[in-house]
Amino acid sequence: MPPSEYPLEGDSVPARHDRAHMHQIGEVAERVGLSLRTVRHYDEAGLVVPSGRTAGGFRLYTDYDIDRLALIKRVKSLGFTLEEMRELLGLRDRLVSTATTAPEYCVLLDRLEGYATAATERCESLRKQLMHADAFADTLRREVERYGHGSPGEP
Amino acid sequence: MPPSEYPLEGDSVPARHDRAHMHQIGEVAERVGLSLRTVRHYDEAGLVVPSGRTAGGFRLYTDYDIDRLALIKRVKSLGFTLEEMRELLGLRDRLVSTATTAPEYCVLLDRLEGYATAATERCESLRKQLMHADAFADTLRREVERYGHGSPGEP
DNA sequence: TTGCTCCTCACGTCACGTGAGGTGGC
DNA sequence: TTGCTCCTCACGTCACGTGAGGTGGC
Repeated sequence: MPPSEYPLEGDSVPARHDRAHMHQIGEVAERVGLSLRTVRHYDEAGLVVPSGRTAGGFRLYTDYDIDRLALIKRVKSLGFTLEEMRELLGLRDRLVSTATTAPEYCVLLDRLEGYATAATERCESLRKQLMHADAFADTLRREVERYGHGSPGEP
Repeated sequence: MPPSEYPLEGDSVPARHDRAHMHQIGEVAERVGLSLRTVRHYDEAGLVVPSGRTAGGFRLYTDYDIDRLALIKRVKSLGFTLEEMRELLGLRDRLVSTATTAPEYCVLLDRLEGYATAATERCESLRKQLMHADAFADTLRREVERYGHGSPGEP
């Protein structure tokens, strides 16, 4: 099937972003496991702006967009703000871009290193939190066990 | 030193809660590692209400209060709402109380079991999140390494 | 009396949730 | 034409942050 069989939606859908390979927000949200509101919010925040829109205004996401949303969902627990995530993803895009000049590259790399360090620290913090959470969950289960026998009205 | 040397603050400080063994919010926040605002917010939310107040209105926390705040801080990552944490801590208090009747006891135990299950599930969820976060942090460090050599302007 | 600590409003923020009312598209 | 999906306001919520202006207490 040649691409000519799939009419493009004018300027709103860039070349190579064939409508047949783009997805509406409902399907995207379902696949990634985020709410419709969250996906729209990430658009409003400039974090993941859909690569296209239909003539009627429906958001259209590419597989690349979906991968971004999935990545964000996976690392959300690191606690970066949406603004920080936006910068981080932007940095990585521009570092692989051939249009980046050498002095700019050094600045980008420096900022990326900052995020790498922060991410590592937050992982350690999360690990401690998880240890405490595990201990607490264990305590609760033991309490249920203990109180389950010998309740005040039981024989 | 007999207790009579430490005058009580009228009704605002219960018996056995000697002023000498109570702590102002600044010391409490510092020791537990929460902001002043957060400790006040937990008071407003009825989550940890200070056991006393000075005549001038200063909050006074017992060691028991501090332990509660510390517990809450440790398990905050489980993502329970303040209202849920309030109920959970209340349940545990009433289960050890001798004033609890048998039918009430069963209801409390049932709700505690619900929290134990929820806590366990959230731990598993947190564990998955941490695995993804670790992988992402690792990816970032590798990217810094890779891009650090062979930047466009380097020899 | 001087600091330092604490107090209560009260508005701001961040990441969404939740309708209300309306339209797109197979 | 009928549904189902999507749209944009716009206000609500949760857990605090952040001053403003005032007072307590050693």
